[in-house]
Amino acid sequence: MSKDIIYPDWKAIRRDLLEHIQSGRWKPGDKIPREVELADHYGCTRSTVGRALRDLAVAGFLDRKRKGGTTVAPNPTRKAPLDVPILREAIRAAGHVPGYRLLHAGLYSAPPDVAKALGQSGTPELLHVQALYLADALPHQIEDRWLVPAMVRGLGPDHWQEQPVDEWLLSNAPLTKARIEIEAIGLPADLAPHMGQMPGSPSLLVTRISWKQARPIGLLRLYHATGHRLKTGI
Amino acid sequence: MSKDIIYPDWKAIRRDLLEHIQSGRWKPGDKIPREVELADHYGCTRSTVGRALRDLAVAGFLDRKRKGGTTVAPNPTRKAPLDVPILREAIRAAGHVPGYRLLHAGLYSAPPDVAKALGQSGTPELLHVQALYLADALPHQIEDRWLVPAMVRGLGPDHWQEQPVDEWLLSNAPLTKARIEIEAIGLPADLAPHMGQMPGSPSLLVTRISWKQARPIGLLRLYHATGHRLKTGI
DNA sequence: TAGTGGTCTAGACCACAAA
DNA sequence: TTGTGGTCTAGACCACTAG
Repeated sequence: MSKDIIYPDWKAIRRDLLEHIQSGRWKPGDKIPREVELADHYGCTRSTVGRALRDLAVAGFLDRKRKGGTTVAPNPTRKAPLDVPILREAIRAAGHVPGYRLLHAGLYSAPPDVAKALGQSGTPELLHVQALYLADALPHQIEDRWLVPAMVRGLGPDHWQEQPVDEWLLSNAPLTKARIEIEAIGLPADLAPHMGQMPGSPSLLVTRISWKQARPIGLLRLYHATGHRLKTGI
Repeated sequence: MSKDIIYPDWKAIRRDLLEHIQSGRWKPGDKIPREVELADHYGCTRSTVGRALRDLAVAGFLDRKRKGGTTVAPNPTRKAPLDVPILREAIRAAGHVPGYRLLHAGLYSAPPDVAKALGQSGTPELLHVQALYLADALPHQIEDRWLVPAMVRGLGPDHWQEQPVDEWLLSNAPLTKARIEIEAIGLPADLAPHMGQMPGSPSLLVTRISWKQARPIGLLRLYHATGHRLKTGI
């Protein structure tokens, strides 16, 4: 542990403990001192070191078990937080002028794969919305949504002409759970022209299925322009 | 708030508060009761409701300001945690038998883009390692790494013949910071044969630049087999 | 069974920002 | 200025689990 100062401050304690881990003085698998010992060392109560330790545990740096004590996580599986933003806001935040163009909307029989993903039997009538998002007037993303009508009551044509469905959903049908998949595909022939690209050009496809409690709301496929990157970090 | 039971339990309080938000009874922007009021309502101390509120705030559901009070977050930008796993472990966890084949290793002059990304001037000599990861004997991922020699002292040929560099790095040169980018590309002609695919087939490319404190460790490019998906959720 | 972390209390003082 | 959240204390009891 650090030799000198007394910190009555859980963030400082957290920093000090993390430094022990990242510098390698405490190695993966090592058992670290008990809460009481650390509290004594830092000159504070158990609650305060506990706060620091808990924080490091949820961040994945430590494993804690009652009676077993606290150990340095053997496999620092770091989690990189991936944003799930509002589409127009994300474009604006990147310093571009956002644009929105509705391509298609209406009630249609869902393809079997969509129906299955949403836990619907047969080929139910779902709300289908396709729209193009622009950044500085250039094609940026294509949104392809299938929504369960019962879950989006109140969503009408006026909600998708000028304003993305996205933004209506946020305040009117907030999701509680979602499954997200990211893959690389060749741009489908029917979408490529809207993107101003050749069919088959590599495109990032993000598929998101969302639920409210246990009830499926809808499926979103988001096709990104070739070259577009998702960025994150830890 | 819920009418009935008294919970002296911060997780139950968290659930109850979250239910208020997700059901829409508390809408984005709404001010919610003060800690003292909630403590009174739930029949516990301020610390306990504080714990629940803090948890919801870090999860992004609430905004808290001194004197300003606590409000429901206007823009629930949810974060989907993306794993940064050990490659062989990820394959094993997916229920496949992992394999590893070294393609190439040695000291080479780094291409300008790599040198620049790592903050190195000119065309420094960097350690270059390429390897193929297999899942059930089928090509799964290609790892393309450039490492700063000074940061990986002790990493020698014996460390990459049979065992992925990946696993050596984890315990010997842990990263403290990383920048991650995900994009869709056409598989380069030199890598496609190793993947058993045609050049240009859509491939998910994950690029990761990692640092230890402020010093760059290396750059990793991870090419995924066509059809391979990254999965996450919230 | 005994030792460890997990939680809670009933106070207190402080830091920040809104009025 | 004053109200709100942020933090800390000095205890206490409980829940889990390793030995």
